[in-house]
Amino acid sequence: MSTLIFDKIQDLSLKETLDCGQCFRWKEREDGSFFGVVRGRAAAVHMEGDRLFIDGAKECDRDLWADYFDLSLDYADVKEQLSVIHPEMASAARFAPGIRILRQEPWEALISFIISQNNNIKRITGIVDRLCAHFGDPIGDGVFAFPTAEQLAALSPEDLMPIRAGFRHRYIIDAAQKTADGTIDLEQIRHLPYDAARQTLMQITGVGVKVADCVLLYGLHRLESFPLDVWMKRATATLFDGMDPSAFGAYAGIAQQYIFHYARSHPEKFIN
DNA sequence: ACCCAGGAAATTC
DNA sequence: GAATTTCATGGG
Repeated sequence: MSTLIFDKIQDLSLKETLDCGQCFRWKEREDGSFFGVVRGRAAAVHMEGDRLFIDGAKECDRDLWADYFDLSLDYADVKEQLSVIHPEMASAARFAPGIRILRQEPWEALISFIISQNNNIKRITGIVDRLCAHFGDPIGDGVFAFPTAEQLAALSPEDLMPIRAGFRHRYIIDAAQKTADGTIDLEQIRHLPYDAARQTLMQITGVGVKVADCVLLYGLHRLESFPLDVWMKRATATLFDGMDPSAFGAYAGIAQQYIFHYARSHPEKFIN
């Protein structure tokens, strides 16, 4: 297996991007690299200066990895645009300037954020790990792909007991069945107007406004999405009192990720 | 023992 | 219809 290299990479920190609560399948290793699985392909990633290394990836997947890390978007420009909107937004971006919004697989984002509800990131990661290990295809060296909708649709909520996701088991199975039988077509949702896309996702039991917004942002790269979880509600109340989230415009989702990570990293600022 | 976690469904008022 | 309660699980 070979190593893919991308040169002249700006505005990317792997730690900030892979450990800021937008994805749940990357593990930091002793040497500072990250190991993960994307679209059934395992790889270890690290940076040396402005060069990004994807170890274990094939040359034919170069576009796939460039797409995953959203390398075609100029984040310096995005940060400039967002920072003039509000000074606290500028501070949040300076705190973690290497955050990017990954282009995750929509189906994986859907299940991951169904699991995320009323949960914490550490436990979400554990549940996703067990979901893959129990029901995903083995892809070598004890590593597993994310299970497909068809694979999960064949199961019942009781079959998910080993992943210990509690009341979310039936939500996962409902999402799998509706995706597998075509009731929900994530690639079709990608092209719908925002509110229609959100309403369509909310046909799944266990998908409300916030989970739908996360699927749209992290799985379908709708950068105008602005998921409001408990942290973002605290942060917007404290930092942007009375401000309409839509003021962040077309890149509101990127603003949201800077602010979310900033708030979670400074909890003392947001506890009343 | 209690409270909370990247919420949403079910129930009650 | 709007406000409240319940839903599993694990860590602080």
